[in-house]
Amino acid sequence: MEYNFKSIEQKWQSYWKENAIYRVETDKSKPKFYVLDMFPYPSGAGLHVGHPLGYIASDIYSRYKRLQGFNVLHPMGYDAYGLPAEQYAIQTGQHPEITTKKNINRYREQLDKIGFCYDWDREIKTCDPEYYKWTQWAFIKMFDSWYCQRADAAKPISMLVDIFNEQGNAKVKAACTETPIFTAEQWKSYDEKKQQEILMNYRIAYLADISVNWCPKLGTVLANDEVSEGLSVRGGYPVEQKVMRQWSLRVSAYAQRLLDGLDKLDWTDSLKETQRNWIGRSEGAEMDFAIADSDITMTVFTTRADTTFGVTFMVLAPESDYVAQITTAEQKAEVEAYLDAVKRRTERERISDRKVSGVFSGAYAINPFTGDKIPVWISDYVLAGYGTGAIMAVPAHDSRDYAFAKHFNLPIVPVIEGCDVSEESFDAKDGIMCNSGFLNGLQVKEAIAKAKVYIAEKGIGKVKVNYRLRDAIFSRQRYWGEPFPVYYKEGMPYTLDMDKLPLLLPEISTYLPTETGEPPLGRAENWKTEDGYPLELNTMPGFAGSSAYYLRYMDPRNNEALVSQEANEYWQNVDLYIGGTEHATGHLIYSRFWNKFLFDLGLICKDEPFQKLINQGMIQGRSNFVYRVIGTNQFVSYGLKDQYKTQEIHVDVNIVSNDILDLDKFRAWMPDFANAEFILEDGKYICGWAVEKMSKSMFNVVNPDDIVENYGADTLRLYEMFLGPLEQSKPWDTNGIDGVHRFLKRLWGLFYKGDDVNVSDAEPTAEEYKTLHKTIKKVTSDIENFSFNTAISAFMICVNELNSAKCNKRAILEPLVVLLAPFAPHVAEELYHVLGNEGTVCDAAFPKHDEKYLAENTVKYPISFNGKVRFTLELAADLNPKQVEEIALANEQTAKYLDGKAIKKVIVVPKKIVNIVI
RNA sequence: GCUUGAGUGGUGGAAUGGUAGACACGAAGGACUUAAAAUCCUUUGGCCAUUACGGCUGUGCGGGUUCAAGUCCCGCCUCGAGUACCA
Repeated sequence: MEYNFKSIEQKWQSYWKENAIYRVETDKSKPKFYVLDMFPYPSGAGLHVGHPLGYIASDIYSRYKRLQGFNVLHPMGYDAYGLPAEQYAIQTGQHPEITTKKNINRYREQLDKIGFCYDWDREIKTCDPEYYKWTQWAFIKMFDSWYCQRADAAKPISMLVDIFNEQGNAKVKAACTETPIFTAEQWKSYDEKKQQEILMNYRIAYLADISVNWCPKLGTVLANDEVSEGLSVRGGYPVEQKVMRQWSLRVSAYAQRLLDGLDKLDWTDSLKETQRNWIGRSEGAEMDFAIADSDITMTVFTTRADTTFGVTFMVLAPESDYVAQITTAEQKAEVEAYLDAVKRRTERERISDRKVSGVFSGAYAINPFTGDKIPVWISDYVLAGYGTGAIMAVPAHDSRDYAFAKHFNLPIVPVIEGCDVSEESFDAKDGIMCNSGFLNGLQVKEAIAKAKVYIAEKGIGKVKVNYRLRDAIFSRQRYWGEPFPVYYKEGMPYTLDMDKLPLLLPEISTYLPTETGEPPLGRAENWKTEDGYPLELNTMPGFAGSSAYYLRYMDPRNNEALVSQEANEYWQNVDLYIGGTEHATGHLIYSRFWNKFLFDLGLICKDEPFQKLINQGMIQGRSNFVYRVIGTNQFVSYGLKDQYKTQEIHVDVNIVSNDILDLDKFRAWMPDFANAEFILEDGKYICGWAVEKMSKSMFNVVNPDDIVENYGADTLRLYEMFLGPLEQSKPWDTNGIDGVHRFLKRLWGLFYKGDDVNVSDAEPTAEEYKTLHKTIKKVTSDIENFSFNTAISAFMICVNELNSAKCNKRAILEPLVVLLAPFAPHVAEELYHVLGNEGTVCDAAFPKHDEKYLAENTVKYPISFNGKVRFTLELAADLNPKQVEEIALANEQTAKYLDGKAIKKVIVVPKKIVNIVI
C-alpha cells in the first residue's frame, strides 16, 4: 500500500480534534511541563514557511514530554494588536478588528494543517476584551504602585501616602522622578492637584515629558525605523523631535533585579549578555561642576572619575535643561540654529553617525579637581536619556570626546603615563596616573577608587550606579490598541474602578489622528466617564498585551482574576519558551519586568516567567533570478549570461524547480513575459539565486500549505527540522525536501508487502536490536539538546539499516514508531494502529534505550605519528590504555613508520586514537 | 557606531581538542520500463596518480597554543539579527 499522507493526516487530525486528545487540565497526580511559543502577530500575508519553525520544535518537545508522562501545557494565541492592521484600516476604511479576525482565521487554518498538539480551548487574543481587561487591570496596579528600594519591591501607593502624611518624603527611598523634599505638614497643606503631581513622580505607571519623533503632517509619533534622514518613510514628510506627555513604565526601577535574575535562567549566554548590556549597569560617580560666574551647578555621571584632571571641556545633550540656563547671549543664535538642526535627527542616527557636530554654549564650568575654567559645549553625541544628559569630556581617554576635541581644536591632556594620544585616544583602564595631582603614581583602578572617595569627602558628588535601561514609553497615538482605563479630572489622571473594566475600544469613523493633532480616539463620540470626565486618548503599545500572556493561558476563562492562585501554583512558569532572537531586548525585558511586578504584589508565585529559552533562527528566503538581455524580450540562462548585457529580475520561486525555470509558467506568470524568448543551456533555463529576506517583493515566499498539499504535514515538519540547527538562521530551499519524504516512504515500506500489512512477531537479531537502541539513544539525547536535525539523520540511518536487513519485526518497529511520534505524529499514529494498537500513540510511553545492545566488542584505533594518521588497528574494546599502547608499539607497521627514530611520547585516548610522538 | 551570532564540497549541513565532509539534496553512470514517473545500485571536496587498501592538499583571512585545531587564544574580513514606537 502506498503512503497516502493526505488521507492519513486528515483522518488523524479529525480524530485528535473529536476526541480532544490535546486538551489539558490541571492534574496534580502528574508533573507539569509548560511549553510556550512566542505567539504570532497575524499579518495579512499569512504564514510563510519560516513561521512554523519554532512551533514545530516546541511541538516535538511537547509531544516528547507528554510521552514521558508529563502533563504538558502547550497553548497558542495571537498578539492581535499592531500597526499593519491599523495602516490597512487607514487605507481601506475596514475596521482593524475585521482584518485581524480574518488574518487570525487564516493563521488558524494554516496551523491546523501542520498537526500541532495545541490545546486550542485555551486560545487567547490580545484584542479580546476578556483578555485586555487584564492588561488594563495590570496598568491600574502599576499606577497604584511605587517602587520601594528598601523592600526592593513594588508597594501600594496608599502606603506611600501614609508615609507622606506621617513623615513627608525625606526618608523615602524610592525609584522615582526627582522630587523636592517636603515634610508631613507641607504634604498635608498641598491641594489635591499638587499631591497628585507629587505622587506621579513615584508611580510605576506615570506620566512624563518624553522626546519623540513627531511628524506634524502625519499627526503621529514615529518609530526610529519609520524615519530616514529626517523624513518619514511613509510619505516623506519632515519629522522633528518633540517633547510630549506620555505614559511610561518605571522599568528602570527593576534594573538590578532584571540583571540578577538572569543568573538563574537557562538561557544562552549570548542572550543573557545581550540583556546585561541592554540593562547596562555601570558603577561610577555623579559629580557637580559649577558654572563660572553663576550659581548654577551641572551634574554629570562618569565611570572615570580618575580622569577628572584630564577634563578639558564639558558637553551637554541638546535636550538638556542646562542648555537654556547657561547659553550666553552672544552664542544664543548659534546654539538655537544647532538645536534646530538636531531636532531633525533621530536618536539612532545620532548614535551611529560618527560625523562630529556641536556648538559652544558661551559658558564655562569649573573643574572641581583643578579649579580650571573649561568651556561647555553642546553636541548631539551626548544623549539626554542616559545619565544626566551632560558629560565631562576627557578627550585623551575617550574616543568620542577625542574626535570632538580634534574637530574643534580643544586641548587634549593625557593623564596616564606613557600613552600616545597624537593619533587616537587611550581608552583602556590600564596604566599609571600622571598629570593628576593627588592621583599621580596610582594604577587606574586604584585611582578610580581614590577619586570616588575624594569626591564624596569633598562634597563634589556621590558614588552612583547608573543603568542604561530606560523606562518604557507606554503611550501610542494610535487606534488599534488597548484603551487606557484612565480619565482626567482637572488635568490630572485617575484610573477607573475595576468594575468598569474592560473599558471597550470605541468605534470611530476614520482611523487617522484628528485635525487638531489628537490621537484617533479623539474622534470617538462620548469618550468620557459617566460623570463626564474625558478619557485618555492614547492607547497602549504592542508589548502591553504580550507581557503577561503566558499567565493567562494557565487559566484563560477566569473572570475574577488574571490567573487563579491554584492554576498559577500548579503551572508555575514556562519551562520552555521558543521564539526569535529579535525579542531579546524588547518583549523579553518587558515581560520579565511585568512578571516581577505581579510577583511583588503577591499575585503570582514565580519571579521569572521563562525558565528555559530557545531562540530559533530566522528562515531566510532563497530568491531566483532570470536575466533579461537589455532592451530585448530575451532571457538568457545563468551560465551564458556573461556573454550579454543583462538585467537581473526576481522570478517567483514557485515556478522554478532545482533552479530550472518552467518556461510555460514563466510566460503565464506576468503579462510582460507572455512573449518571452529564451536562450537555453543544455535545453534548460537555469536561474541564478541568492539568499535574501523572505518577502513578497522578492517573490521568494514559500507557503507551508503548498508543501503540505504536495508532501504532507509530516514531511514539512521533518524537513523544517532537517534543514539545520534550530538556533541558526538558514535559507529555505524546497529542493531538499524529497529526502525526508523518501525517508517516510521507506519507513512505510517496512510495514507492507504489496497492499498487505507484513509485520513479523519473530525475535529480532542482535544487529537489529543494536540499530534500534542506538537510534533511541541518539534521538533521545538529540531531543534534549534541541538538535532535531541530527535526530532525523539518526532516523534515516536507522531505516536504511532496517531496510538493508529487510527487518519487519514488531519488536523493532513498534518502539521506532513511538520514537518518531513527536516528529511525524500523523504517520506514527497510523503505523501505531497498523501494528494493532488501540487508543492513540500520544498515550504510549517513550522508549528507553538499553545499553546491553550497544556494547562494542572492538574499537578501531587510528594510529598517528606526530598527529598524522597512518593506519588503523582494530582492537578489543575492553583493553586499557596501557595495553593498547603496548599492542600499538609492538605492531610491525609501527616499526615501518618509526623507521628507527626514537619515541618521545605515546598518547592513548581511550576508544579514540593512539598518537606516537617521534 | 555599539551589542550579538554566523562563515566547512555544487547546495543544506555533521563532527565531547582525536581519521573533516555523517545524513540529505543535486549531479554523473547503471538496473528495471516500449517510454516516463517511481524505485533500487555505484560514484561524487580539490589536485596528482591509478602497480596500489596510494600521495598531497583542504573548514573566510593572518598569526599563536598543542603530540593533535573546523573546534582553544590574539588580530582582521564578510554576512545576518537587534539598537528602545515593526512585530
